[in-house]
Amino acid sequence: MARRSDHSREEIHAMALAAAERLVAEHGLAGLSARKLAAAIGYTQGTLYLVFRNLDDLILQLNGRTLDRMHRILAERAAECSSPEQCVLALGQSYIRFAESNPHLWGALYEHHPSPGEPLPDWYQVKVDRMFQLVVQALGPLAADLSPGELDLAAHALWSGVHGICILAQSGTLESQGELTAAALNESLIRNYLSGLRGRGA
Amino acid sequence: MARRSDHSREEIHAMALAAAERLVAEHGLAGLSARKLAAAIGYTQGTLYLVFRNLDDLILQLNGRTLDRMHRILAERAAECSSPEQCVLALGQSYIRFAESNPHLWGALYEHHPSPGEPLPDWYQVKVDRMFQLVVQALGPLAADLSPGELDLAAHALWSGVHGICILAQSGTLESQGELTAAALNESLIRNYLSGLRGRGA
DNA sequence: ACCTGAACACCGTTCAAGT
DNA sequence: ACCTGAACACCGTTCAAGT
Repeated sequence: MARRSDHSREEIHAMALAAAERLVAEHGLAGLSARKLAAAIGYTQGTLYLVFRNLDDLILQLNGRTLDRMHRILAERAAECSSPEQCVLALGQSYIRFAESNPHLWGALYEHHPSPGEPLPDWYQVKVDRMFQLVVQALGPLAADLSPGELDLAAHALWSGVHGICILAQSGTLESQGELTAAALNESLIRNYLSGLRGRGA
Repeated sequence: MARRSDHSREEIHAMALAAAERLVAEHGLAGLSARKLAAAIGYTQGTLYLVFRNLDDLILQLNGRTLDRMHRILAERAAECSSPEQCVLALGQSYIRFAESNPHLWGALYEHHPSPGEPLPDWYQVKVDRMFQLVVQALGPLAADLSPGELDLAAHALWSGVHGICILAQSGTLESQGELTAAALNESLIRNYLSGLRGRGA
């Protein structure tokens, strides 16, 4: 058993998040418990409560890390494209690829419902908004044709659509339905939506 | 305490599902436990295991009921419309309205992940497919222009999009963003997607 | 035959007690 | 000062024992 100042508070914090990431990546949120996590870093459950407010707090910080990783990957991808359509397609495919490669970490993002009705903390909301901003920026070249409100609406409609596709794919409903891959749905959704947006009246 | 054959197996089954529906509707899946549910119908926890395989089985049957109710509501709505666009819009709005009116029962549909990797039972998959078929049928008048595969792709793309919008709305991300209501996102998604679908080349 | 409820192996969280 | 680990109030699930 680790004792005394073998590790600083910051070190324990970092060790716990890293171990939680491993546990969740492998077994999902259901595989995470205070006792198991504490054992994984050589401490007992009580120690976690000196560093995190509770398990919800810990999971929220884990999800914050996941959003950071996703944002980094998607931002790189979005920098390499030309047209709005290519950009949004690339963002969608990257999001789908991330969800498929890290099913449990991605799942934890939306399986974890914090306190009932309580709003998400600001620092977390900032990370979520930052993801949406990638889509808004990708649609930027359409800014001349669209009001800021329309741009925001389009970004939210498209992004929740991509999110829905990931959920459908993860639920296994698509499996064994040859043509209906997440990638194909993503392409259909984005191509047709943007085509409709370009061709709209008014 | 209820004893002997106060109730038949079928009666206990029905009482348990009805009580579970009340508990989940009010407190969410987290508010459901074998002990609480048994107490609500005047039995002890062991009795539930004479009627259900386990809690997962019970929740799956509860979700089956919810899908039945949703299907009935959406099917009625879909019968009253004319064009594919009007039909899909009506289905989307009805789905959103159901999710907003029954947040916890709707949430239980996708919060409940059964055994890891195990497929959903056939009788449940049938209920899910039936929902998708409503969208396919609504898109029916486009059948002349689309191959069966394209029709299926469009139905899945649209329906996962609507589902994603509901999730975004329920997560509270949209709140206090005046213009960005679930209804507005639904309309934008469907109108533009179908417009793109009609105007496509090839 | 039907149902109970103690028992087992787990939870999250707290906090007096030890080093 | 830092960390432990027993304690409390919960879980899901089983099954010998009672009526």
